[in-house]
Amino acid sequence: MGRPPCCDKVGVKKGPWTPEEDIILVSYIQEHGPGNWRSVPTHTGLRRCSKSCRLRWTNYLRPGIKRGNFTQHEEKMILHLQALLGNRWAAIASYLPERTDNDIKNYWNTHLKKKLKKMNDSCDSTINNGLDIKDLSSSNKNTILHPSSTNKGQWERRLQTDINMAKQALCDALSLDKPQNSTHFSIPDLGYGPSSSSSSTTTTTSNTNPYPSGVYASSAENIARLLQNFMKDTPKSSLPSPVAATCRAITTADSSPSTTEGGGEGFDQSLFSFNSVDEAEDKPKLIDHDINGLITQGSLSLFETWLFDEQSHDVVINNNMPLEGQEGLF
DNA sequence: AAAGTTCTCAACCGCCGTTCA
DNA sequence: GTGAACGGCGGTTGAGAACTT
Repeated sequence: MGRPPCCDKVGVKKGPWTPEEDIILVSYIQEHGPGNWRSVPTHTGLRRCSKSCRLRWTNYLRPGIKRGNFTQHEEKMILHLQALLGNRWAAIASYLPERTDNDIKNYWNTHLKKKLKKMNDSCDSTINNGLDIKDLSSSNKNTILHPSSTNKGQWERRLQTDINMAKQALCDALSLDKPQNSTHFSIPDLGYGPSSSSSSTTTTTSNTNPYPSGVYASSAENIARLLQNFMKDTPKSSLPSPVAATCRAITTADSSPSTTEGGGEGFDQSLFSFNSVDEAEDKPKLIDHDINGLITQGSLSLFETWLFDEQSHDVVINNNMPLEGQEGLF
């Protein structure tokens, strides 16, 4: 026999999440950590399926998510990674840990696709930054997924060429941004928080939290704002005690003046800090965890090493860089 | 100002590989 | 070993916002 169903399909609520539901979910995850999604609806009383809870958390409530406009650097990263990896949004998102795969996918579909089309229309076979993204993307798919369509030698040579081109293009994209200090991710002014306009960079290296503090706070502030609105209309006595406690803690912390860059240092980060085990569990793959770690340490070093140093590929591949099927080609 | 059109993005759907009873 | 549920992913949808006429 299989396992019991995670949730009853009958009576499962659909559609947009309410602030109340968000609070319940956040407070549950604060207490238990992300993961074990099948138990979330039963333990919280949320009439949502586990999948919906996980999605809401990973795409919206999770700390460290950056919302708002994509920077030029991010755009370039997406363009080049899409050319390199295809529509593997989760893999692409692992290089942009502050963005969700859904966000990247949406941005691609609504902005970048059009941009590319425009570019291709205006200049049919133009090379962009030394890389014809459209051709590369399709040729990558064809060559990787359908090697039998051509003889092995040709396929390998073409794949090698494609990979080299993609690496070069990605290398160019990253190096173009070097003067802007590409190793730090910027936070756009989303209008949140008292000093949102000054929270443009994060420089945490000593913070044990895997997310840069500014970004982290930015997300937490969103939740706090949501909580404040919720608390105005909801009698505290009607809330389950852990939820009420969370609301009190968050709203209190949020109302305190921010004293440092990032606008979030006044916030009690422990409210959303989970132990490393939980965090690792929340990361679907080892690569996500590793890249997060690398990037939030203030460096893309391993990734860049891979780009700049041909000899290092073995190390990177052994660290699960998402380049399945390309091992041994360098 | 109103109607029509386009854009955005949160959420859903269905598929697939993995896990578990 | 088997089969059903889980977790994760990419594609798609649709409601609301923004823009244009």
